[in-house]
This record gives sequence, C-alpha cells and structure tokens, in this order.
Amino acid sequence: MRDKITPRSEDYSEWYTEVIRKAELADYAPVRGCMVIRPYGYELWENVKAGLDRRFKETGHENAYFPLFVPMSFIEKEAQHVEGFAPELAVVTHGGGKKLEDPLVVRPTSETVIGYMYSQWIQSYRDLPVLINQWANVVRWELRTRLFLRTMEFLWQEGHTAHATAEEAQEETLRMLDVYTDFAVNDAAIPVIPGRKSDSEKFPGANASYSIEAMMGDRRALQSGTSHNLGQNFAKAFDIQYQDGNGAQQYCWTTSWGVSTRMVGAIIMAHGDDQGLVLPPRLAPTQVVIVPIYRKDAEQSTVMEAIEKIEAMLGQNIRLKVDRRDEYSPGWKFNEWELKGVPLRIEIGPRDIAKDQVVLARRDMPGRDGKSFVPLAGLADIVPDTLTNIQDNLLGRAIEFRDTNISEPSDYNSLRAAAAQGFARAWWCGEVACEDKIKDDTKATTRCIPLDQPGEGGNCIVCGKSAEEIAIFARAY
RNA sequence: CGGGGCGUAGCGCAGCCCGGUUAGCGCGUCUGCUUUGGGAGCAGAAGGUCGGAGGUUCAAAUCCUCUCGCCCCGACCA
Repeated sequence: MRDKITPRSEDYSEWYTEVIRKAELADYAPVRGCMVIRPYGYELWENVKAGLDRRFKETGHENAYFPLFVPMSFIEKEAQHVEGFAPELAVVTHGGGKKLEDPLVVRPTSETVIGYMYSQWIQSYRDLPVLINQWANVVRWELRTRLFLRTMEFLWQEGHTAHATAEEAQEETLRMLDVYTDFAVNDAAIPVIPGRKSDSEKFPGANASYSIEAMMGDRRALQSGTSHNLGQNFAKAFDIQYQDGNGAQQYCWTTSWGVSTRMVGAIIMAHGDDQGLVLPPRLAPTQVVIVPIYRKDAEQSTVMEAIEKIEAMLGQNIRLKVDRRDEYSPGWKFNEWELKGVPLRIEIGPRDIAKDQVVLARRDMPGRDGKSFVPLAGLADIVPDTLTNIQDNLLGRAIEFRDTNISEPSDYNSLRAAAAQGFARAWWCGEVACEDKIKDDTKATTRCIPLDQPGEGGNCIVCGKSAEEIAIFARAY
C-alpha cells in the first residue's frame, strides 16, 4: 500500500495483481486458487450487481435461489455438459462422517438442478415463459487461477429461462446479450463486442453461445459475459415438458446467461493506469473524496466547517467520502485515493476558503491537467456534471483504444502479426481446422463472430474458401 | 499435470554457497514531540517455533532426506 506499483507497461500481469492487493479489492485465501473479496472490492461488485439486477427486473426476470449441491447423476444427464464439466468438478464424497451413496457435486453452474425443478413446475403453455435469475457462488477446479479473472470459486448471476418456442428462446438469448452490452458500455464504460461463439468455444450443452468480448489494456481479450441458447437439450435431459394449446406434449426451449466477478477484473484492466485503479463513476464505491488541508487547529475547524457545507450541498445522490484521518499528509492521501481509483477528488485548504473555491482533481486526467479551481457555490452542479464527463471520457477513451487496436488483415501473414498485437477481424469459413491453425500459430483464438456483419461474403483468411462471416481473433485471458 | 522460483517479524527482503555468540535490514505498527497544498522528520519501543518432520554434527536458518504450501511460465480453461 505504501510503495509505488509496478508500471503497467513494464509488467502488465504484475501490475494487475499489485493494483488489486494494494487497492484492497481482494487478497489470496489460504486455499489455492481462492480469493477473499475485501470490502472495497465487494462494494464495487455490489454496484455491478445493482446495475445488472435492475436491468434483469426491467426485462421481466425474478430472483430465486437453488442449492449449492447437485447430485452427480444430474450432471451426467446431458452428454456434452458432463464432457465439458467433468474435469473441473469438485465432488463431495463424504458427509456426516460417512461415505455418501451418491456423490454430490458443488455446482459449476446450475442448468441441471434448475432444469430438474422446471420439469416439476412447468405443466402448461400458460406457465411459460419462466424467467428466473439467481445470484450465487459456483466452483470450478481450475488449474491456473488469477484474481477475479479465474478463481476456483467465484460469484456470479446465472439466468435460466424456459420458453414455448425456439424463436422465443433465441429472442431471450439475444435480449440478455444486449442487457450485458448495455451494462458494460453504459455502467462499466467498456465498449464490448457482442457476438456468437464458434462451435469449439461454445458452452457444453448449448446449441449456440453468445458473448461480449472486451479489450483489456494489454490488448488481450476478456470474455465478460455469456448468453446461451440451450435449445431443447436440457429440456430433453430433464424432461421439461408442457402441454400446448392443442393438448400435445412439447419440450421447452431453454436459455442460460451469466456475468461473474470477472467483470471486476475487466474494469480494472480496461481503465487502470500506472497510478492504479481508475473506476467509472457509475460503479465506483466512492465517487468523490474530499481531502482537507490545514496546518493549525483554527484552520482545521474552518476547513471542516466548509466541508460540512459541501457535504450538504452535494446531498445524498453522490457517494461521497471525507478523509478525516489526521495521521496522513494530504499528499499521501492523494496517492492513496488515486490508487483506489476514486473518480473525483476535492481538495480544500485555507487558501481556497479565502477565495471561496476548491480544487477539483479528476482521476481520469492525472497530474495538473486534471486539476481545476472551481467556486464553492457551483459545486452542486459542477460535481455531478464532472462525474458524467469522466464516465463519458472513460468510455470514449476505451472505444478509441479498442478501435486503434483492431486491424483488418487481408492475408494470413498480416493476420499473424495483427493477432499478436490486438484484435484481428477477418473472414472465416467456419472450419475448426482453420481456427486451430490460427491458434497454433499465434495463440489467438476465435473470440466471437460479431453480430454486426458486413453482409456480403468473402474468402477465409486461412484456407481461402468462401466465407460468410467475419470473426474476431485475439489472445484471450 | 510438466518447467522454473520462493517459504526467515504484519509486508518486502538479506543471511544459506563456505554450519559457530543474544538471526539482521527497509517499510509498516505503538509512544512522544514537531509536522500537514503531491507518499513528513526526530527520538524511543514492541514484534521471530527461520513453512513442517526426520537426519548428520559438539553445534543447523545454513548441509542431507522427505513433506506441505504459494507464486510465475506452459498445457488446460463453459
């Protein structure tokens, strides 16, 4: 906390870990691959949750809670699902001092239990659609973990819906992808690319998977949210049937979609700089911090009185913190709040009070550029405006960064170079062989086939055969 | 699971190769005084089963064997 952090350009990975630990977002737990989310990090997550939860409710979803333990036999019911998840399951074999007859799996995701319950609840077309979300923890036995990006246990939300028709399920899948995009862009200020996953990157058990892909500060891709059209796969495995208007039994069409604590990692890596975190105002636990400056006791009381006026002026709508600690110097506090990514800082001392002004310092513009003197009387307007401006600036900056690092190579050699340095957009025929060749040569994988397509066709960047769609290739986390 | 690195005070490390008094240093912590507009200064103090077990030796943080854990790189990663 007290020392400088490793510059981003020098060692991105080290920078990432140091920022998380020094800003007190999270810490390593005594169990390998697990993390403790500390209060500051948890508050950030709570703001992510609030932004998503509001959107879920606005689109007609309800929250519920399903159990942590899943019978092993459930996981085995859907062939692709078990194949995909078997290697990373945590299995409970003993309970109450006895070996269990049937082992229990700690949920890696909840399609199976929820599918089972849906089969009990759904009888008629009148029961549909079922639109449920749960906020929960899940466990996947990951071999290699990184704070927030991939931990053995993580927090997320998983939405699970059941519909009468394939069309409705597809609409829902894309609607939720759109909700994620809206959240990422407007709340997290991360300009994601929504698209469809290639078959090899698809969720085990899905007919089609979609994701939002974000570009991190090191130009690598981070899958930041997924939405799956599960077709009738889980409905058939768990016998989720309804009687239609003609009295015939039909299988439901289901979807699932999720965003996890990985989103916190995305926020850190999309906006952070050498000073530390840079949080978008919409999600920042503290939006404005006030640092008082004084020498003598008399000055202190004058400054504190002025601060009380500012607090009253800014009201309840701004997440405000006054740093009253006496044991640290103003300079020390400036550095600490910058490390913690607080979007806006107000500095106020005797000289300012004499002129009825304060100093505003913007986190998105380090140093003198971000500092300005503003009249105390105008703060009620200026502070909210500046926060909005910072939010917009972060998004604008991230869009510009992403766009300058997406290239459109026209031949395979330039693709190789492009994929090493950022995102590459190129025609792809859809063959796994071509995908694999790119992966072997560049470590870049198919991130997604963007929803936004040029329309006409082209030739596959690898094999030259005709291709209908453009895909994004990049190295991913 | 393969390759590499590291476990010594709350944190970061030195000491180990070449065994030898009471195991050091920086930061932080505590007390006091002076300070406070970009990471304050001085003085004093507290804080250690040297990851664990076994072995060699008159003597082990140091040498040997085993073991546990963590980090990094790779493979893997809905």
